[in-house]
Amino acid sequence: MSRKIDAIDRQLLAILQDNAEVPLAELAARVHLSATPCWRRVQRLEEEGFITRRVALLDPAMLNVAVTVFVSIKTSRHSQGWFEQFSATVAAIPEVVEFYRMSGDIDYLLRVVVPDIAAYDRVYKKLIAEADLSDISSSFAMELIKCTTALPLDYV
Amino acid sequence: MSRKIDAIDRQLLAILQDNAEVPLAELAARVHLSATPCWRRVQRLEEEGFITRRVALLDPAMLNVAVTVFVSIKTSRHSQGWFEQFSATVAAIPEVVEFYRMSGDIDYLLRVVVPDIAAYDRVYKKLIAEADLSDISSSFAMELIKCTTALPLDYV
DNA sequence: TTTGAAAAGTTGCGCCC
DNA sequence: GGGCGCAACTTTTCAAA
Repeated sequence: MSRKIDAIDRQLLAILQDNAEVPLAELAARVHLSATPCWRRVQRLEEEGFITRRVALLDPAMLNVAVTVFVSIKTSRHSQGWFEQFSATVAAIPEVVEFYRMSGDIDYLLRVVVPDIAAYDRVYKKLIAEADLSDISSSFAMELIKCTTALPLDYV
Repeated sequence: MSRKIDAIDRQLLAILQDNAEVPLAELAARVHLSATPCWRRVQRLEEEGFITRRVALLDPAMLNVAVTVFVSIKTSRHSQGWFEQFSATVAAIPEVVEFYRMSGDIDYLLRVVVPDIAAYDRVYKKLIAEADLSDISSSFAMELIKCTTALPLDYV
């Protein structure tokens, strides 16, 4: 199970999930520690799996993928083999950035990023070609109000 | 407008959005360049806004927020003032990690991360308290199949 | 055991070609 | 685009608490 984390660890996680570029010396100063103990805490947070990786975030508009579409899928197939095949092929599509198996009346929910409606239609056709889906419905996002990789730290 | 990017820039973006920790020397080797021109390209990709930031990604399970809920909201209020007030308060909730204004029959879509159903209910109550919403419906994710911060680079 | 200072080793950055 | 050197940073060691 998830080990006990104190207030300083939580501060370190908050800083690093906002900006992984802050130098160790500044990180240490911000949590009122000197370099060594601060470095060891960060090291431990990585070893224990709280920090999984450090990545560069890119600008969707600059990469020409400013349009996000949510795709709700219902299927009639529910075997394990079908699911594994379906998940693998859909997860391999680079435009699919999120992919969930859902409860309730829709079976799967995807978030897809594309440049425009025409490009979305090509992804859509790929989806219906890959697997026999009983129903698929697309909702377009008009405006991105918030999208963060920063998780809430209040529950740990 | 988005400037012209060549194959090497695309490779650099692909590597860095997967792992921002690769040292410059290795990065240069992977794209068959020496350190200096490689460093200049990365610098330029940052200046021009392709790379927006570098962050640490944390493990949702370790942070006790393994449950993700999609919240579909319909409202009867559509004035600019109401929207600004509503967006600001909802975006300020740390459990809300994504927040879109949608086309079609639902007005807003949120992705919320919480430890369990009880915690979700507290977020739900906060949402309905903040703003008069004509309809709100919650769908729980049973399984996360894919969730990546890596955007497709084929359209740039 | 945990801490901080300071040494040792990497890496990033800028000048030059 | 590449070579080299200085500066900055990370990581280890070590003595003290």
